[in-house]
Amino acid sequence: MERGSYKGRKEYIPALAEKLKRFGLRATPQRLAILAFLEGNTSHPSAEEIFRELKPRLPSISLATVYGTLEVLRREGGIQELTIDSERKRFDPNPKPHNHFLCRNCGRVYDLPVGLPALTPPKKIEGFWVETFTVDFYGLCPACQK
Amino acid sequence: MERGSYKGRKEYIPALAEKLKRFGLRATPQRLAILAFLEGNTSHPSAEEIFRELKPRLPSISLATVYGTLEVLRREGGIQELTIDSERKRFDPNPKPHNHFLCRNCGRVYDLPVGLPALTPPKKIEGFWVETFTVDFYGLCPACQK
DNA sequence: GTATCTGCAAATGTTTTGCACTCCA
DNA sequence: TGGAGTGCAAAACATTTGCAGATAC
Repeated sequence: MERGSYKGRKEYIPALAEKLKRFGLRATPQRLAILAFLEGNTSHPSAEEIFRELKPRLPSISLATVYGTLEVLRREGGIQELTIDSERKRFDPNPKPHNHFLCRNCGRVYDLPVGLPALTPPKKIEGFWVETFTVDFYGLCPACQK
Repeated sequence: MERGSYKGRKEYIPALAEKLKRFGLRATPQRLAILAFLEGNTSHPSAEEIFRELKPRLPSISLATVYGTLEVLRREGGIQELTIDSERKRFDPNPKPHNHFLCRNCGRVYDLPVGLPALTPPKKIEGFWVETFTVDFYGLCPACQK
C-alpha cells in the first residue's frame, strides 16, 4: 500500500470494495461512497438525494455516475429499486422483498415490519412466472397523524 | 334535444355522463371518451397511450387534458393510478385494491387474481395509519415464458 | 352568463446518452 | 496498458403549468 494510492485513503472500505468485486464491478471512490451512504440507511433516498449528500465530500461526483452506479447495483441484485413513489425512483440497500410505507403528508418512505404474503419466488401463479413482488402501504406516518 | 347539440351525438353516453356528475365533474366529450376507453379495459394504459388511442377519433383532444382528467378521476376515486411501472404512471378503471403483474419482457401489466393480504384499510399498523395498499408482482407472463 | 374545462406551448423534473478523458486492475 | 468508469452537457421523456379562448350547464 503506497503513499497517495487510492487504497491507502480512509474512504477505501475493504468490505464494500469486495462487495463490488463480487458483482464484477470495479471499486471506484464514487461507488464506494454510494455504497457506504446506503449501507444501513433506511431513508430510501432518490438518486438526486444521494448525489446532494455525497457532493460536498466528493466534489468530483456527478449525477450521471450516481444513476449509473445505482443501475448496475440493482442489476447485480445488490440493492432494490422502489416504485412506491411515482414521482421518482427510490433505492433500498436491502435487496430482499419487504414492505414499505409512503406517507402522503411528509413523503417519507419507511420500512414496515408486517407479515409478507406466504410466497417465496420464483414461483408460478396462475400461469405467471413470479420472480419478485412488493407490498406497498400508503397513508399517514406516526409523526404526521397529529 | 336540439340539432347539433353535444347531447345529441352518439358519443354522449348517459351512464358515463352521470358517473362524472356524481363526481361533481362536467360531462365533456374529452372526459366521456377517456372514461369510455377505460371502461372494461384491462391493459392498464398510460396517459400517452390513452391519448394516442383517442386522438384519431377526437382530433381536438390534448395530452394535457388526458393528464388532467385522469388526475381528477383518481382524486374522486373513480380510477386507480398504478406505480408498478417505474417508467410511467398507468391507470386502472377498477378503483378497488387488487393485484397486478408486470412482465419484464413485454412490459404488459395484468390483473393477477390471487388472494390479497387480510387487511381492510383504513387500519393502524405499527403506529402507521394505512389508508390503502398495493401488491405488485414481477416476472414473466405466460406468453413470454416460451 | 359564468365558472369550468380545453388546447397549446412552454416549463419542470427525472433519467439517459454521447463522448472525450481518467483511472482501476 | 486497456477497458471499465467518470464528468459534463445535451437530449429524451413524462408530467405540469399558465393562460387565452371555448363550452357545459
